[in-house]
Amino acid sequence: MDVFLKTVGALNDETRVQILAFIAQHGEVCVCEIESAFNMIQSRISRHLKILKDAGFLKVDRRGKWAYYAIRSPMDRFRLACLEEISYLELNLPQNCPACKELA
Amino acid sequence: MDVFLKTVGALNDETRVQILAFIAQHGEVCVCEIESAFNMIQSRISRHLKILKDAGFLKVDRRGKWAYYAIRSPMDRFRLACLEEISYLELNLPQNCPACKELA
DNA sequence: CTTTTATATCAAGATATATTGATTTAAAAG
DNA sequence: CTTTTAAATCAATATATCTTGATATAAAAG
Repeated sequence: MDVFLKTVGALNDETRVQILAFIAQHGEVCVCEIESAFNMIQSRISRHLKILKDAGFLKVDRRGKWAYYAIRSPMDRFRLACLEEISYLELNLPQNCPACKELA
Repeated sequence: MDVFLKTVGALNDETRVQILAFIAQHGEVCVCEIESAFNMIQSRISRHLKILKDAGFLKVDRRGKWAYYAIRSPMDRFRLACLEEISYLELNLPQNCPACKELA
């Protein structure tokens, strides 16, 4: 039950659903890219990424100063079904910031 | 997005997951059955049933004084996947109260 | 018509979660 | 070694959700 609640709880927030969709669309992204694309302060993004990671949706790879987040793989059936459902949502996702992308 | 958040939000509560599993197991049940099986006060059960119904998981059929809740059918792919995932959880569901069942 | 019963709704307090700004950590640059 | 930068964590406040007890509604029984 705890794992299930943590999984659905992670999806029960508009910002996190958008972040998840953004990462699913862009592949591996660093925290600063999400921060600038969503125009949200760093601690807020960081917290949401941690929740998504702890819920089994994301993996993180730290290289140098940067932390790169990506969709975790392999993923179980239920979480995949959640991601698929999110992919059907018509979200107005922000564009990835090219300047930041080059820096990374 | 709103519909998605309402759907996962409805699942983001241990009591509601248990009620949903209970109804999936027993078929059509009335509020008083859930109330006595879970030993929770009526307003609490009623509120959770409303949330599950509004999220598209349950339907209600009022006959006389009673309100009978059951899994909604047909159900879309994502909600079915959620119900399936819940069916895999090892929950200690309460037994249906036979006395109350006869009354109904 | 009045009382009882099943259910829904409301108001208040308790609990959980989200946001912000400040601080901490650790790697890279100067 | 000191400063800068990316990211994580913490503390305080704001917001949302849950629980309870009281009240409202509506059908059935007396």
